[in-house]
Amino acid sequence: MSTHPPQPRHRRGADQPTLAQVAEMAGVSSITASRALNAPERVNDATRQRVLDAMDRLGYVPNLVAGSLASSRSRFIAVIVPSLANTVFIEVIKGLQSTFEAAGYQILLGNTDYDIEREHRLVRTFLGWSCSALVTAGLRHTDACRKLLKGCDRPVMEVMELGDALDLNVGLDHVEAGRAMARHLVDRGYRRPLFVGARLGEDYRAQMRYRGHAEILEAAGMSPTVLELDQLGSLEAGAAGLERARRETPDVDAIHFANDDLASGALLHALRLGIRVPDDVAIAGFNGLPLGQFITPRLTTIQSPRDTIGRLAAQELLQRLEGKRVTRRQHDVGFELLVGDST
Amino acid sequence: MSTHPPQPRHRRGADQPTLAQVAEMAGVSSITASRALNAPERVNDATRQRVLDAMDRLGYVPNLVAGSLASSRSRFIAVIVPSLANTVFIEVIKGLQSTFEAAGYQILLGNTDYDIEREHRLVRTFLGWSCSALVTAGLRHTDACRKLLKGCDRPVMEVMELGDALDLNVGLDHVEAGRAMARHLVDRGYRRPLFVGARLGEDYRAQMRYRGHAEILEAAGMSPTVLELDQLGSLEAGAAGLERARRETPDVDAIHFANDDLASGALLHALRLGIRVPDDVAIAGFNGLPLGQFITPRLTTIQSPRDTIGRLAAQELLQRLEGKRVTRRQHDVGFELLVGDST
DNA sequence: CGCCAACATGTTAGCGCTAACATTGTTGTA
DNA sequence: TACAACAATGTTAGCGCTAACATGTTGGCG
Repeated sequence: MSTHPPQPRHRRGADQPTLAQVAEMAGVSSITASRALNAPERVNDATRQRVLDAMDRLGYVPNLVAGSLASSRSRFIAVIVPSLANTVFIEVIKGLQSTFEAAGYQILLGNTDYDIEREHRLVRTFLGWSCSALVTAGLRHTDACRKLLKGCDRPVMEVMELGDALDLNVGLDHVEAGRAMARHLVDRGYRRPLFVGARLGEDYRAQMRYRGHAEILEAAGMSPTVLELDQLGSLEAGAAGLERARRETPDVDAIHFANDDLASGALLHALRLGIRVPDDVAIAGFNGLPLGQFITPRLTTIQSPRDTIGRLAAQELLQRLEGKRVTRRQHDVGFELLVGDST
Repeated sequence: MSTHPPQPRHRRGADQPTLAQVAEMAGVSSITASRALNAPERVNDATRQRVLDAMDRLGYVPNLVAGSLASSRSRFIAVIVPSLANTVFIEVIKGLQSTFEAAGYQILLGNTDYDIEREHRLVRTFLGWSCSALVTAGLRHTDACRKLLKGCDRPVMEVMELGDALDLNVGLDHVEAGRAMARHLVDRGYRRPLFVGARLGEDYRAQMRYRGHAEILEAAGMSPTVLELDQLGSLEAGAAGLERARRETPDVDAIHFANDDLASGALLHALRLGIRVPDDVAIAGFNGLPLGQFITPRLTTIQSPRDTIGRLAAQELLQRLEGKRVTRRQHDVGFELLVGDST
């Protein structure tokens, strides 16, 4: 434990120019150079111009990591989704991204692959980057993750479905959406509707829609039935679902698919096989994707305002980040029943 | 300029526990605690366990910003794409994301909206975050951006098309893809093919395909024609394109669409109108999206290996990041002509 | 039994920036 | 004229971590 020789040990590898170098060139202190970028109104115009010129001449690129450490603010928004294969999440990301980028925030993207343990790990990592806020798809988390999110002292936004949220919540009521479509089918006079989903274990929001569907059928004195496909949602899976449904329950008169991918696949497949829609069998979906609205007969479905979810979530978060007190923690973006020609 | 009173000014707001606190609780120095996480093999098992326990007890979340500043390494990968509305880029991102996340890197996502000035700004920002590597779609950049990327001393990967790249390059030859499809059409005996694109000004890769298309037609003694739609690529735009093409050039016998969205829209629209495909008019696309392969008649198109681009790009970058010398800077992932029933 | 390698741990300084406070000069106003 | 209020800039310290080097401790071997 003797004293160490005080030979200075430098680490810089003559890398990028630093603020200090810029400041020196401009003949000011580094805090003034810093302010020229981050609080221009606090610096005299002429001085600021000198600093900016020096930055230009040196090819200065601000080290945001250092700035972030010093200020413990990062302008990162963590966005965690269960899948990138699903258009729905992509459109939410798009909405978030466009709003946040315009406000000078960066998106940190995480993909859980429908695994809430993975979500927990991503949350830890993103908190470690001192992100300004977190957006995550869904209300289901591990207990540890929930604790982390609750204690992290940053705005947390849960999107897609509505419910008992940790902090902020933007989404729609999937049970009600299921009810709405089931009501439509019952009203149209279908008596043996079938709900067809893909991987309902993973897609619990589809399960919620089924719950709404079942509720309405029971209230109307019918017995709800569900057919679960083990493939991922796709056009092929929808086609296969149509065939299985008609084979296993030949008297089915309407199929309520868990989403538009399945429903569109079934619809196109029906056309191909000469099955008349809706006369032989009615077909309904969920999401309101472009394909379903383009096909003839037009698909009856429910429009989920995905872009709106992203934009609204971003706006609410920005309000929060700018220090404004938010009164409403929860926003129901609603949905719209698009009655097409397939029912 | 008198000397300042040396009253210490603290800034910490009793926030998160720090490594130092963990270390104290475990009875070690903070560097040992650091090593317990980042270089476990350099710490005695029992000690490491004590440190991990302490972390657990305190709910420690590593401050990655601080770590990154100290080590000037960040485990960020910047990914810059021109649009999130286009499936093609999404699938490339998916490929990148899955590979990088498995290796412990985070994706920083940027969207240029087809604006290379915006790309430049994003590059600056991401460099400021000392990202470990950059991936950008395409070879077109502003001069300043090119300079920045060349001088940043980090692996830079340009994906999608092949050409004179800055550093690493994974993609396919779009001119050759255009040629391949044009050759197919000529071979099939079509004599008045038309190329139809949407916003070719933005989508310069589609322009490259047209260049290949035109080349083959000229070589076969035909005069290439192009029809540009001013809408974005979509099913509707494809349908409109089909109608305009037949109105403006009634003798057209084949339409080479710039992508599958347009081609699928045209194909579905033709079915609806009773236009026989390929007898009345042949339809071809580019990308090999699921919809085109699902429709009857199956769309003739070119399969672009988008997921492969993402994965391969990520693998090559990881090699580089692990210090391995890369011999091949350029990888042609190729493409496959999918001959369907629409030609 | 001394020497050296291999291991385990510690000390110090610094990554590049900004918060907090300090200092100066300038202006408006009682 | 004095003094507050403000505008412009500077000084100091520290954000939380890790690189670089230093030190102590084993154990194997000639």
